[in-house]
Amino acid sequence: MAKKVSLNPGLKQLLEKGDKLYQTGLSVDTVIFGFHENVLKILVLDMQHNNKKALPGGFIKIDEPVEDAAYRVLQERTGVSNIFLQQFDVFSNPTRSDASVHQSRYKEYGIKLPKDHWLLKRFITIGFFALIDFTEVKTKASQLDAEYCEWVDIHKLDSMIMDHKEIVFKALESLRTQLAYTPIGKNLLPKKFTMPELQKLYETILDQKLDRRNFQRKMISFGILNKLNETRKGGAHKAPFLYTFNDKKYQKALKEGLYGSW
Amino acid sequence: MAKKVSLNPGLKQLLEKGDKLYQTGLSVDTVIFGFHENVLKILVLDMQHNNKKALPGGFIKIDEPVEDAAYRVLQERTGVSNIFLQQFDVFSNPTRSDASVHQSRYKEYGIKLPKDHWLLKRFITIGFFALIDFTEVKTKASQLDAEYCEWVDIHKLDSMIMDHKEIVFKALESLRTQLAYTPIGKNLLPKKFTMPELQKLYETILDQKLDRRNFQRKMISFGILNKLNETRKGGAHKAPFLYTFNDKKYQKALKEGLYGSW
DNA sequence: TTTCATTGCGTTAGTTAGACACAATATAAA
DNA sequence: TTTATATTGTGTCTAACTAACGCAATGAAA
Repeated sequence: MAKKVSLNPGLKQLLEKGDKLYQTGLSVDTVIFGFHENVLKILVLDMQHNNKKALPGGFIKIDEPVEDAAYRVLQERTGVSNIFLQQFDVFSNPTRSDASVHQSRYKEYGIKLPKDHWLLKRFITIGFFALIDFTEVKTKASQLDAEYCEWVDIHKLDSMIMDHKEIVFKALESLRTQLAYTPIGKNLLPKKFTMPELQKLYETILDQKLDRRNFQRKMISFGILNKLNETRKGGAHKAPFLYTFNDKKYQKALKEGLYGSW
Repeated sequence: MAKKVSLNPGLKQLLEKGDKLYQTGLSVDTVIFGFHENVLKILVLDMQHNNKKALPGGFIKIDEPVEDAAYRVLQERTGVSNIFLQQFDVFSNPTRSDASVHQSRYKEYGIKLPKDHWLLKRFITIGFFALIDFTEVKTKASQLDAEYCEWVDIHKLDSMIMDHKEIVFKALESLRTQLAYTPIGKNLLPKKFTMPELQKLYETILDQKLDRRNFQRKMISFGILNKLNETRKGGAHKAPFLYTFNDKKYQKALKEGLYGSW
């Protein structure tokens, strides 16, 4: 039934010595947000062995800060550095772990993990969300598991393993309540972007329509945008102007909080 | 030098079997906010053996959700149930642990922990903050360590162990940015309170003076307060009216966020 | 050349924020 | 008992802002 694929050295080491190399019972999972074609997406692992999706995650080295572990995961999956990353919650339901996820994964290598294997113990996972410029990401197969990540519309998610769907929606909720303090524009959009794009991003995260003209006025009043002398042609209609962020002012404004009544 | 105090059974078990009973390398620390005499305070442990303060913290049982562990700590230290509790960050600097804290603590029992003792390993701690009605708390000595908690003005904190001071200020920052979504009034004030008290609470957390009259108008416009037909006499001046929260409306308003430009 | 959805810029009415005035009141001081 | 004082309750006014909408310009498609 299960064809035996050879186990790569990294995976082998993980299975055999993982409990010596990593903090036991602890993991990180990352909800990586991207924005493309006016849709909010997240980067998920497409698990070939059970046809389900999983959040990119990993373990924490014995002497590593948790943030670094999350960062490693991000780098490995996206190839991008300098990513906005934020811890938002901890998921620790004692029954959240699911041995079958691991077992079915290693079955294709002809391996059955013993019942007391460290991977099958209870895991508490620390949730991070990341904001990343979609256009900079080159997804590639992981060196470890040869699995690919793909972007999925956050509203078209289904069949995720364990509690990963809950983690995603907690991340989104967290992003929403911290919107005034989070550089979503800077990190989710390409360097140059149009006002309609920025607006759509806010609308998507807030799940709420905003008035085009009032939005523009408000954004400009924050004093964080540079209007360029270029337009984005190619769309089917009037070409909108391009903008960039004035990084210094943006950072400063975020400290105080970009409040607003939306 | 160190007088030998007898080790109570709970502590003995913790030392000897802690690594079997609890998740290893993981702890929770709680920043318990209270508000009294117009000052924002936190509840800290007064460590007799080194004259420093520590956040109330604890370990996570093998099969326990992390929130439950934090809740246990709260209950033990305050005797109050039904406390607002929120995870806000994770502290995982590999060098944050400090063996001397434990060693000096057990020295008074005449115990020296071996170098590879589980308590001396690296710990990652999950930070929670709690909001509690000062008037309901009866601090008492812990059954385990016989140490007392005490309320300390958050602006007069010093000499805390390890990174606990950093944890406190991260908690405060977190509280601030989530103010619009956090029931600070309901949880930090007694059932009946005056408008000046509520205002002072916001001023303290925001570290900012607010106009008395505008604050009142705004609070009332949220529609979350019930004005009572009583006043708080005893103060040296005109007696202010008492209010209670309209719980239903408050909860609803918090979901949307009590936004404001302060 | 015309059509049309979209963008840029503008207007207006209603609301809110921010600053301040003044009377009422509970205790302390005289 | 009277007066003083700090504080609270209520109200006013202006500037600023929000929400809703108008209209001309534009760029691709028909």
